[in-house]
Amino acid sequence: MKISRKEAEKSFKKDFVGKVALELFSHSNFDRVSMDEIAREAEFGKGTIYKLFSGKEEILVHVICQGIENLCRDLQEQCLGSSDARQALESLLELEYDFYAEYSNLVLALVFRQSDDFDPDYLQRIRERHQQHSDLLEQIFERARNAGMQFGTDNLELIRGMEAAIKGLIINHIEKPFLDNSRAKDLQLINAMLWTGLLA
Amino acid sequence: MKISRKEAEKSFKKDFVGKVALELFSHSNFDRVSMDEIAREAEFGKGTIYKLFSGKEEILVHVICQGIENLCRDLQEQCLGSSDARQALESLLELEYDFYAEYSNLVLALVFRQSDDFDPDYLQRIRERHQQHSDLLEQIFERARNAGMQFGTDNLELIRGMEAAIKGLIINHIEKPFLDNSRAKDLQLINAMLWTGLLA
Amino acid sequence: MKISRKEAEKSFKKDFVGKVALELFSHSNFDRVSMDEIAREAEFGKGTIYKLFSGKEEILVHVICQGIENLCRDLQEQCLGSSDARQALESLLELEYDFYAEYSNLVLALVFRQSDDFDPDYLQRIRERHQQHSDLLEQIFERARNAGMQFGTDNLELIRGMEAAIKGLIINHIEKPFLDNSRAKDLQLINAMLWTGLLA
Amino acid sequence: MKISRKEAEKSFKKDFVGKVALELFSHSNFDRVSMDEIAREAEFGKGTIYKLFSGKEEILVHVICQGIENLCRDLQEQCLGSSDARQALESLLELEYDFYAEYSNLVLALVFRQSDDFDPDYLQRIRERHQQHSDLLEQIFERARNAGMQFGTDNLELIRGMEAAIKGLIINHIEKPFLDNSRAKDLQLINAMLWTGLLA
DNA sequence: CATGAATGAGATTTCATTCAT
DNA sequence: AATGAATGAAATCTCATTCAT
Repeated sequence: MKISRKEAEKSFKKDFVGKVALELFSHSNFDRVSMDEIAREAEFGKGTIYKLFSGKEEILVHVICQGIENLCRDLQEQCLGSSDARQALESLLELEYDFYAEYSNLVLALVFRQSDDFDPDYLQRIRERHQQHSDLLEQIFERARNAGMQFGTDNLELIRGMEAAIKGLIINHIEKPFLDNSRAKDLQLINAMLWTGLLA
Repeated sequence: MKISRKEAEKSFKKDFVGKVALELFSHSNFDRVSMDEIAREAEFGKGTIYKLFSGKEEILVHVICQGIENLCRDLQEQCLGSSDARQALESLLELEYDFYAEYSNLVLALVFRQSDDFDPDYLQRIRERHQQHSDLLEQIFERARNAGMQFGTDNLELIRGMEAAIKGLIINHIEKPFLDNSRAKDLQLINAMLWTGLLA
Repeated sequence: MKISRKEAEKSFKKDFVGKVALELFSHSNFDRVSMDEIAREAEFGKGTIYKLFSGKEEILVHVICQGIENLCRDLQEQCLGSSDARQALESLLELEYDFYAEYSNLVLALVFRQSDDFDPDYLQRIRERHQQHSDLLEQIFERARNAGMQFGTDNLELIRGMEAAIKGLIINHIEKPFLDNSRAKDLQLINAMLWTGLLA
Repeated sequence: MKISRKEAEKSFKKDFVGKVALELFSHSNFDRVSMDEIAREAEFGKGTIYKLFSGKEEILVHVICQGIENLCRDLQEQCLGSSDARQALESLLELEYDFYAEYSNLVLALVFRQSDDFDPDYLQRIRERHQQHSDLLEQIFERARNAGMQFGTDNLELIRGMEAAIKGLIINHIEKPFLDNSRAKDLQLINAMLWTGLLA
């Protein structure tokens, strides 16, 4: 499938605007970032943004989808590709943590929309990426089991728990900004929750 | 310090409005609940709400503060009062979980404001309650240690981890509503994270 | 059915805004009149207009419905009530003409919306008034027949033709404003079309 | 006056775009047809449209002028050329009816602009065609008189009435689309208005 | 010469907040 | 003291027009 220069340029611009939006969303709530602001920051006119995206919600969806895709690509490379199961899980954790650290506001914004009347097409796009991500995590855990590791919890629950721990820690950083050692301490906490229990 | 009837009445009304607001916030995002809605549901005129609170944000602060106070009271009664340390921690968990389940939207709304220009007086009020809550949790863990339990993590980190696990799981329920056994499964996950590790 | 003072006041305001809007629409195309303009002219804030009407379209519907209702009331009083059949038809003509003279722009605006996705509730309200008006005209013509007049055309076609002649003449006045004797000349033309034919 | 190839090509393109625009305007309100749509449908870039026309309004003016010119040409051929006066009037009617059926939306759009600040040059161009058309109709009626027909109304009024009847009926079809026999029934009604009166 | 990406004015609509009654 | 009518700033989105390529 060849992509014309025009298509490529549009795609580049979408990604550029997406990056700008991601940057803005990272520092403020999704609802507080206006299209005017995004346009100004991206150095485009407001109309141009609407040529690229059908509306503010589509920006959200686009950016999140891109984010999950990147995450999945990294998971595949660094975790599924790894021969050391323990090391793979370590990487998995870091990748997930860094993803949520960057996308926390977007993820939360999405969470709030889902209940409302959200364009079913957008929902579909998100769900697909979500499924893809979920499947990948399962594979990684399955591989770890095959490598001899023994987990008492079933995969889906395990994933749910792990993601919850990550999200929960990340949320704190929305109000209390990251310090030098925040990431290390958080990862340590999550590792404790995974391997030994916090109270061990 | 005697409280006049006037003051008492005002206080009663504030709490009443607060309860109504909490109910509304529980089912929808903070930003999506309008003052109109709160006033209508509380059977007050909108003007009256503004007599009681200086604005929408103060409602948020008031309700959260009340919530934390109630939580603290319950923690004191059920955990600090308990002689069985293990049972105390069990109760602690449930109380915290139920608190976040009810206040998730408010907590998130608060999280988003903090970065913005948030009235320093409000910030102060929140921080005080927060501190009070933190201190209480520390005491409870301290007592458990005194009762012979041994935890590898220091108290503050431990608290941070536990709260993160709870918040993380609760957030999922904003988009996927609670089912019959959701609470039980969540508590089980958190217990695993606390005592044995998810991957044990 | 008693109407509270509040209801009455709201109704009064709606009618007032409606009158202002009618005035504005009379001098310009519906699409060219902005809500800002209506609000300014009615000496209300924009928000107040939205308290009274759900949107610009509802203003259109409200004003037209009121107009048809007034027209029907007048038709009933002056035509159905009259004992002189010929005189009744004369009055009918004048009432219809004056109605379209005042409401031409609104009628046209409505015409353009119908094809698009028009709120079905609005459509219903309009249709009801339209039917009421149609029925009334039929009654009037039926009475004229009973009074001995003989028309070669069936009632519905007759009404269609008469209304067409009126609308057609009125439209000209959107671009060429009314002069002193415009109305008289138009009525004379219509009468010719009704009784003798223009080319007689 | 020789026309260069360049000029001829430009003229051809203008007419082509005009035809496309007419087609679009026939099915929708003038304001609802966007320049994007016209450009896309004409398979020109938007910039090219602006090379050909100074703006959207000029397209309107151009198309209407062309339409009136075509109408005049047909009137000249089929009515002024005819030896049968009665037949000439019959043709006149059909030509006018078909013209308004096709151009109704454009005519209405024009009607709405006139009151606003409309480029005086455009106004002039329209007026000229209008005059030309008027003169032609007068000639046709004059010929009919010369052929022995007797009309009680003076020519200008007569024309005004006839056009009004046609426009009025056409407008109804903007909301209620044409059916198989609509045209025949409309022409019958107009004939009645011309020759015998609706109520005869 | 042809293009369509970029623009930004302007439209509708929402809602926290104020204030006259 | 209580009210809710009134407000207007700010948000999203559309589209005629311009202009660099």
